[in-house]
Parts: sequence; structure tokens; C-alpha cells
Amino acid sequence: MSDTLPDDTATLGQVARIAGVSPSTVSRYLNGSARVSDARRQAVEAAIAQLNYRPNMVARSLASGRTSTVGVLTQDIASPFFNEALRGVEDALTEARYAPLFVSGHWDSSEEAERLALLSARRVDGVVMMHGHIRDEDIAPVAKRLPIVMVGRATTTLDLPSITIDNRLGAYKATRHLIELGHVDIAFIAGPADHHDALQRLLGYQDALREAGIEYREALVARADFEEATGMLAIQQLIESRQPFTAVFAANDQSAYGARLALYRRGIRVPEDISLVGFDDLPHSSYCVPPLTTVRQPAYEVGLQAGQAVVKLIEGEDFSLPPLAVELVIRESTLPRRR
Amino acid sequence: MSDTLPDDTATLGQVARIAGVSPSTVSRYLNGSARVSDARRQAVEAAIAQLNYRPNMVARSLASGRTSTVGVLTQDIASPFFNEALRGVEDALTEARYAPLFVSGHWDSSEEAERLALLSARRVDGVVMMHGHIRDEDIAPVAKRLPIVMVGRATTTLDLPSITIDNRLGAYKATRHLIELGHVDIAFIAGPADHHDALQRLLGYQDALREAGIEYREALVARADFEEATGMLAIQQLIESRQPFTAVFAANDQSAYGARLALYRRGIRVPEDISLVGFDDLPHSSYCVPPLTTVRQPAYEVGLQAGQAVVKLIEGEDFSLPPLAVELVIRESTLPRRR
DNA sequence: CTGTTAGCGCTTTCAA
DNA sequence: TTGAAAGCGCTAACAG
Repeated sequence: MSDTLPDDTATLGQVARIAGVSPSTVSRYLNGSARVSDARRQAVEAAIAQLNYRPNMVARSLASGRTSTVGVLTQDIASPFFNEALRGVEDALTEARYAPLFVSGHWDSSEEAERLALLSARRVDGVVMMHGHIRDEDIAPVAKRLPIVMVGRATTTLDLPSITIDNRLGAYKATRHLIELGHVDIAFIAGPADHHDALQRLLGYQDALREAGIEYREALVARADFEEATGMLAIQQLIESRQPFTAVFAANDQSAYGARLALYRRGIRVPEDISLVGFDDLPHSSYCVPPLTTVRQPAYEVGLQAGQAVVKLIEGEDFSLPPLAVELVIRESTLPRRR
Repeated sequence: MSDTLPDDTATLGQVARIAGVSPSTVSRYLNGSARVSDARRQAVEAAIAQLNYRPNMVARSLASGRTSTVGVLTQDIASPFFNEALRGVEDALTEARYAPLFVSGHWDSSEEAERLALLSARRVDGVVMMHGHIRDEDIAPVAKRLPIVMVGRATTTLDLPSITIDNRLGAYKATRHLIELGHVDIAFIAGPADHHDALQRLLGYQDALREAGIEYREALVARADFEEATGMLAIQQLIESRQPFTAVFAANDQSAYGARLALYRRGIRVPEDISLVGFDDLPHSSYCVPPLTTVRQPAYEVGLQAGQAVVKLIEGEDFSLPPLAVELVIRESTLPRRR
């Protein structure tokens, strides 16, 4: 027992030799791809234990043509929004014994295309695209070779499976909530003009106004880009427009945070003076001051579904899912309009 | 020109044949591992373009023994704290043409060990361990085979390179700031007892008190676990202890957020009634209400350095780095003590 | 500078 | 059930 600890660098061939069987048998035992007699199975198990053997995934991939790896193309690996979703993807993949290869496109469509090519060169078995800007033409060649699941965006020319939530309905619910509280002059902090979700949320806002017979006014809409800084700017712009308003619906939580701060700086109280609603229900939103009323989108669930979807597709099963439900979470940033 | 678009599934051998050269020449051209004559280079380039060829990374890895992949073992891929750091790691690796393989250990040392084994089986060229709990014995066999860089924790028995920040000094600065504002009864919301950084921060807090001749009192220390919920609980506990205090230093920003909300709920104003300081300077901290005074730790930089470090180690270079500097960021959650 | 020759460690027919 | 043999697509000596 004086030998050194065996590092896990043994090969399948060595296991076979020690077990006195052929490499194929070891392989079959490992993959369960065929029955192995009890006697040999035990011999193989013993040899594996003795050598502390772990299969080399690279070799396995080359031989089998499968890497058990899924590429996950995201906009920004560090955004609070993508986080929850990524966690869902990771859980789904780990569960199915796949490993996620995360890469970020940094909101740039050509960088995204390049990253996708990289994933393809690494021979991932499938791809999850989170909120991509990449053009359909750049996806097409890859989509021919492997399953791609889109999240938060549908392709127009390609017809790839996608996981979506009902953004429009969510925005409708948020606006509706404000209207029910008696608010009429409801400002909207919009998201990026070219962002699918952002557009849907604007439509939902308009739906609710229309339904309530409230006129839609451009002057009450300010554009932000889903981040805090521009949320602050949006408030400034809204105030400068001199259109009075008693409530603000921000197209995502991050811009709501920015709005909240801008209001605070001007000594405008939330919710006493202005009611504020966000969208996403980021983990932080329950800990804001005051805790933010917002539309909960099941980010983790979205990721989980996406992960499970690619796996299904990779393994030849079929898959489809209706848009995931969203839900209004009423916390402390909204109050009835004061008369 | 009526042929179908070639999908990128061509092999190096095909390129060689079309270019009329040997596979080795193509390989050499691709890797720049030796000079190739102009004539052949052009032929190869033409063939590559024609076939839309991209090297198969899996085959390359098997043949070369290198995967150009670095494993990144983190506690929680979805924590706002790790995010910035992960972004740094990603940037460093991408720059050096490596790809990160992120896996999370979920704060569980045996799960971490398993994940590390998985990375090893996937033959990553190196590993970055972010704030791991994994035991030295579980790291050892892997550390023998490949470079491992530790972040936010040093190994005792293994002597692996690590990237650290001066937590103790940071905590000292934070506490010192409060003392300079005239505060004497300064509560501390500590982090997990077994967390290296948390301990250092407690020490820094004590350093500053001692230096100012202020007695350290257990009753002013409440334990949290670096998350909002327990930060709230900590405030409750502090208040119930009936020890008056006029300032709170929380061992990280997330627990400070929780503290802030707990104070708000009790109608205690920040900073007028109680001054609050955090630690980390998460991206959100500049958008809190009020914006949080905190100790900035260069999370992105930490990640970047860690990424660059593994790459250096992988490529045989040496590496070492002193603890990264931390800096007090004074915002609006602190005020002089009222008399 | 270039081609030939062996593999890298595993999977997968094909026969037995 | 099992083994032999032939690769997966690329790199890396070794000659020339």
C-alpha cells in the first residue's frame, strides 16, 4: 500500500486489461449500451475502483459525436435578470447530465453570431439562445445541424421552438392595477425600441388604458433601456414634460429602481405621492424601500423549461409549450390615488 | 452556384485534399505552428473558404491533450456578487481564446467535489475556484494534474495561487468612517461564521474599535449569512437586545439591504436616525434609497485577474499578485451622529 | 518547408 | 454476451 494515490488519468484500455476483458465490454458497462455478465461486470467495477478511473469525455465525444454539452448564449452573464434564468438552465441540464457552456453576446448581433459559431465548433449538442439579437441568417446554418431553443424571442423565418412569457398580459395587469387604484395619469417608462419584450409591454399598457377609456399620451411615455441609469433619466424627462402624473409603470424592475431613486432625489415620496410598478420581480424587488409592486415573471422556470426543451430535442423527442403565466405581485410601492 | 450552402461540417482532411496539400500543412497553417509557403497558404485559405471549414475542437482536444477550456467553480451562478467576478473571468478567458465552463457548487462541499471531478473528466486545462468550501483533500488529486487558482480563499495544506482582497482593511475603513462621524455605538451584522471573508471583516471592525478605544460588545454583533433575509433578522435581533446604537456596519451589501428594509419597517430613518454601511459595492448599491455607503471591492477585477492567472499558469508562466485594494465609497446612507 | 506515420481514448459495427 | 477491428478528426514527431 505504499504506492502513490492513483490520479484519475487511467484509460479505458487499462481498466480492460486489469479486469481481463475487452475494451468494448468496459465501454458497454459504462454506457449501459448492452448487457454485461455478472462476472465481468464485477471485474470491471473492481478495476475501475482500483484505478480510480473516470472516462475521458473528450475521447468519448470524438468517438460518439456527442459532447453532452449545451451552449447557452446570453446577452450579459452578469445581469440580475438573466441570472435566475441561467440557474434554471443549469439545473435542467445538470439533471439530464449535460453541462452548459455559457457565452455572452454583449448585446451585439455580430458578436453573438461569432459566439454561436464558437459553440458550433466546440460541437455542443444543442443551444439555448436567451433574448438574442442575432439575425436569422446567422442562426440558420447552425440550426440545420443542431437543436436551438429560443428564449424571449421568436424567430420569424426559422420557426425554432421558443419559451416565452405573456409580456403583454403582464403589462396589462400592472397598468390595470394602477387604474383600479384610481390613477389616470399613468406614465410609462418603456424599454429599448427594438426589444421584443419591451414592445409587448408597451402594448399591454396601451390595452389597459384603452379598456378604461383613458387616452394614450406620448408625453407620458419615456424611453429607457432596461437599466437603472436610464430609468432615472426617464423620470427627469417625464417631469420636464410638465404633464402631471400620479403613477409610473416601468417596463422592468431595473428601470423602476432608477425611477425610484430619481423620485427620492426630488423629494417625491413613493407610494404616497407617486405609485410605482415594475416588471420582472427580480430577487431584489422584495427588498427595495419600499418593496416594489411588480409583475412576476418566472425567470427560473423559463430557464428550466428551456433547458429541458433542448435536452428533449437533442434526444429526439418533441417539444412545445404555451407562454408561461405572469402574475402581479402587489407590495408596497402602490397606493390609491389621493383626491 | 445552385448547390446548397455548405454547413460547417467539413473536415481538415477534405480541406487538405481540395487544397492539394497534406493534412499536416493545413494543421500547421491553422495553428501557426510552423511556416507555410505562400502558395500553399493561399490554396489552404481558398479551400477553407470554399468549404466554410471550422476545425473540430473536440478532435483537436483529443489529439493535443488541451481543450482550451477552463472550469469555473462558483457557489451560486445567480448571486449578484459572483456576477461581476464571473464577467471578469469570462473576459479574461475569451481574450486568451479559452472558454469558461461554469458550474455551481451550491454551497455544498461534497457537491463541489463532484463538480470538480466533472470538470476534470471534461479535461479542462485549468480551474478557477470562487470562494469554495471544498476540502483540500478533494482538490489535491486535481491540483496535481492542472493549475487551480483560488479566489477569496487560500488553501492551507496545498499552497495554490489565490486572488484575494484586503477584507480586513476594508472593514476597518468602513468602521473608521463611522467613528469619524462621531458614532460610538456601532452595530455589526456579521457574515457566516465559517466564511473566510466574513471573519476578516469582523476583525477589521474590531481593529477600528480598538484603535478608537471603543469597547467591543458582543451584544452589538448579530450574525447573518450574507443575504437580505437574514440581514433583516439581524436588525430585529439587535433591537431586541436593547443595546442602543446609532450606526450599523453590515458585512456585505446584501445584508445591508435587508437591514435597510427592516429599519424602514420600524420607521427608523437612514441616515437621519441610523447610519448604514455595507461591503462589496454591488452594482445595485448606487441605486438604493438612499444610495449605500459601502466598501468597494473590485469584483470584476478579481475575476479578470483570476482568469489571467489560470491562463498564465496553463501556459507555463509564473504568477503572483498581492491582495487587491479596496476602497470606501461614501454615498448617502451615513451622516454624523446627532447629539 | 512538407509529407508520412502514428496515435489521442473511446465507441461501434461486425462476427463469433 | 463478447472481442476484434476500424475509425472519430486532428496533432505531432520524424524524415526528408
